[in-house]
Amino acid sequence: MKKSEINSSEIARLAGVSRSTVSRVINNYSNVPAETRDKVLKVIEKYNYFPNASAQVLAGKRARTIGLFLIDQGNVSSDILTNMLIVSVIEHASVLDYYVLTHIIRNAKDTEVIRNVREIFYQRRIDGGIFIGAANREPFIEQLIDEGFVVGVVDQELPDHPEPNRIVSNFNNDSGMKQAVAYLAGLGHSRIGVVNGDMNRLSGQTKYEGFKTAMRMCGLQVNPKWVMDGDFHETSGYNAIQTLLGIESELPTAIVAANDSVAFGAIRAIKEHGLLVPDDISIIGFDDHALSEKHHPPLTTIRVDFSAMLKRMTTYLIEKIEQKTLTVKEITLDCSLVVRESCRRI
Amino acid sequence: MKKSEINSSEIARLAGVSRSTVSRVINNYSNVPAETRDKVLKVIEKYNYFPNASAQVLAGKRARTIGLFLIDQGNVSSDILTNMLIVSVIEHASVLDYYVLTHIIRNAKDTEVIRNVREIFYQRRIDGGIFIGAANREPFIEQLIDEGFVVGVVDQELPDHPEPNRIVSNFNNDSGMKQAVAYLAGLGHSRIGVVNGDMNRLSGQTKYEGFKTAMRMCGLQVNPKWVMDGDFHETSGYNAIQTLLGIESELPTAIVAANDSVAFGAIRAIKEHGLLVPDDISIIGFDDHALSEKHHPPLTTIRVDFSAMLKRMTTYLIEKIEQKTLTVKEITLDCSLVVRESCRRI
DNA sequence: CTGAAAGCGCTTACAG
DNA sequence: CTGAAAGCGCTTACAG
Repeated sequence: MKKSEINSSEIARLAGVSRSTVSRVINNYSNVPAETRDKVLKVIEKYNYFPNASAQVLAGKRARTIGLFLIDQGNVSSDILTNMLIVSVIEHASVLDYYVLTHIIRNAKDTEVIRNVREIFYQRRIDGGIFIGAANREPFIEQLIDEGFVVGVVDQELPDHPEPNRIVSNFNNDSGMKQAVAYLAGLGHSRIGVVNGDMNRLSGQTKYEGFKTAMRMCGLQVNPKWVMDGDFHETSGYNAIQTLLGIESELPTAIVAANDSVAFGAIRAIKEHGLLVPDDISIIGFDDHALSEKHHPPLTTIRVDFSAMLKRMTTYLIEKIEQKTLTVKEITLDCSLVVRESCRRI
Repeated sequence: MKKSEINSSEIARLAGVSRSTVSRVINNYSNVPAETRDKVLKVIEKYNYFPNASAQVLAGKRARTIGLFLIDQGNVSSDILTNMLIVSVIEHASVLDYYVLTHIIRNAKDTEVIRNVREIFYQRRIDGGIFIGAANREPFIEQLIDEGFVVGVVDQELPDHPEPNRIVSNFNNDSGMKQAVAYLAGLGHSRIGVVNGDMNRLSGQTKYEGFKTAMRMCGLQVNPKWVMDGDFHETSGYNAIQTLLGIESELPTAIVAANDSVAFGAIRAIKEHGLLVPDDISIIGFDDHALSEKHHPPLTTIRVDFSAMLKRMTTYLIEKIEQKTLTVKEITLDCSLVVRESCRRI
């Protein structure tokens, strides 16, 4: 019933050695004879002793904890992707014997919120942190990096002279967009629109840039009326298409969505207008969201492996914390077209 | 570029007071004159000082961190419900200024895994923990409670003489099952089957018990051939119905599924056999999963508010940690029928 | 190979 | 109202 209050002195006493030796055993020092070692381990085992983490950290060891910061004003909780991200980080950190402290940032512009995030680093609760969903070059993250904390940022630009404590990871959005446009062009589309993502995010920018480049390379014109704003959320796709269908008489035959959520929203709006996908308008997404395959119609999209990305990010971040891989600065993962049923030949 | 290394001595020196006073200011002691307080706060603010968390904990303060333990052998990552649970806990802990250390337990029977979980408590990384997905009376959790740690367990029986450091939360599964059966009976069904959940879990047991009681109260017979095993996962629903449709010539007109995932699997199997829901067989689920509304057909189910449950669990757990609500032992939430299109009148 | 001792950065009785 | 000092439970040079 009583909480264990045994400490290293007690273990030392019971094993007939000094606390120094107990510590050496726990930390696997090589200069402890097997016999002493076994004797101590036996006592540790018997009394269910685990060293107090705070004392260890205070004495100079790492917290063996990383922070996972999810920036999303919306409904993080209902997004199946978010879940995969969280679980990927936790599981891969766990393999390296690290813990994950997850924090949700609803408003990255609120100074009180920023203060809380900074506090977690300054309090030394974590050895480093991963940020997901941040604006490109988000100032408070730049500051943390500047202050020397080990930080990994997903979907972020690498500066010209990157600090050794910064890691950045991205998908090859340019390639993805080129594949999307090439596929549509191959199906005979030339009237292609786009619903953009959040342009404060690097991926929002690179996807749109990729789209424009791809259109040019396919010899196609970008019609400004078919370039629509969005923010990576379902609703923005819905709203964009609502507006388009409400105003424009000239419609595109295909639309590239900044991600699958946006594509879902777009399709919903199209259906509400009594039109069909892909019969009236073809839609291609980006991400290959867990629901895309089961969507009606099954969504043609650009597949991206978030789980692999977060695994690598987590691994490299921890290696950086432990001063191993000093050279890794950037992680880039490819993406590839998955053909389903939301685009048709015309 | 350099990591902040300022500490309370430094702040004390800069403010012209002692470390004791700095500590008193930080901890909001009442016996510090406003003037001194302001002077110290100014320096703290200026130098961006945050007390080292490990030192605070070692000196006797709480870690202000709770553990969230998710037990799931399967694909935690693809379950949208899990995400909501994690986010609910994190956000409500955050309101109370607590952090959440999330841990995934793939195999609650593996001694090494159990050791890791126990370690987190013994290391004093957390002040308490919440377990989700555990078997009823899972021994290692019982042990932690026995050892005096503050623990909340979702979907768990309350023992006869509950310890003050235990909280348990459940949905009123009995009521839910009665509503489900009553609804089906009202639609004219008398041939009602059930796909059970994991019978090691309390909810697996209570749902089945509720089902049997409800059938009796409606004057209906439980046909043992229509009582199928499951484990709360989609696949088990699929397998159960595959077997049923493969073997039995006499079929039920309606099936109650232990949860919505099981219902999805059941419907998938029914469709594969060329039958229709609800035309050939009616299906009712349990949970009101985020996808149930969008399912084809939209799933009739028993709605349950996981987010509210986890919010209350988190709040009470932290209050227990802080020795406030000493009386709360059990949280029970009601559930209610949501009629959609997966059940028909016969 | 091993112990005594200093030190990590706090908090909190204690004394004044 | 405030400071000096002890103590939290570890780790790690240092000396032997």
